[in-house]
Amino acid sequence: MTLDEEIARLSALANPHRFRIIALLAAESLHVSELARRLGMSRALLYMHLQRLESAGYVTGHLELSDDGKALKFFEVVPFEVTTNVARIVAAVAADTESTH
Amino acid sequence: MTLDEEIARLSALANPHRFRIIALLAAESLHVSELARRLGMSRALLYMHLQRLESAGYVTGHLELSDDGKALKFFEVVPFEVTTNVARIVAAVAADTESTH
DNA sequence: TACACGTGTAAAGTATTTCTTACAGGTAAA
DNA sequence: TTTACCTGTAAGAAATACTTTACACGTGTA
Repeated sequence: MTLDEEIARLSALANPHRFRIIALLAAESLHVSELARRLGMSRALLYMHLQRLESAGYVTGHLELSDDGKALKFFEVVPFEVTTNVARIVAAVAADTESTH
Repeated sequence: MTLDEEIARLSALANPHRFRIIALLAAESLHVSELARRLGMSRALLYMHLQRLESAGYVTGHLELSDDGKALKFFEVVPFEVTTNVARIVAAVAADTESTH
C-alpha cells in the first residue's frame, strides 16, 4: 500500500454523507435513486460520493433489470477494516521516500 | 465517539504532509523550526498542519528552554490506533441520527 | 548595534472538494 | 402521446483546505 493509496483510503471515508451512504447500504443493497431519496440528496451529488467510495473500494455497483424492465444501479458495501497507526504511517512514508528519492 | 469526531480523526490523517510529520516525530521529538527544515516546508504551513494533528490528538507540543535560553516548541507523537469498519460507521451514524432527529 | 536563531499569527492567494442546476437519453404504463 | 420512473454527465457556483507572504516579538552572540 503506497502513501497515496493510504491517504486515498482515509479521505474517501472522511465525509458525513459517505458515512451515511455506507450505513444505509450496510443494512440493504439499494439503487441510486432510492438511496438519494432516503438520504435527501440530489442524485448528481450522490453519484459523486458513490464514485469516490467505489474508487476506494468501499462499495461496488452493478446494473440490474427490474421486473418492469427498468435498469437500476444497485450498490452494496464491500466489507472492510481500515487500520492506521504510527508504524503503518512510518512504513508508508519510508516506502514513498525510497521510491521517489 | 460521535460522527463528527470520527470524521475529524480520519481527515486529520488524510494528508501527505501530515503523514510525513508523524513519521519524523515517530523517530524523535523535534522542535518546529527543525521539523520545518527537515520537511522543507515553511514554518507557517507546518504550524497549520501541527495544529490539525494536535486538535485530533495525534501529536502534542510543549515549550522547552534550550541551553542557550531559546524557547523551543517540541512536538512528539501520541501513539494511536485508528480503526474503521462498517460496524463502527453504522454505530456512529445511528448515534448521530438519534441525537439529532 | 546588527545578526542569527527561535515562536506565533493574520491576511491574501491558490487549489481542491463539494454541491447545484441543467441537460440527454432510456423503458413502461395510462 | 404524456406521465412517471430510471441512468449518467457537464458546467459553474460555493465552501474548504492548503500555501505563501509578511509581519511582531524575544534571546544570545559577534
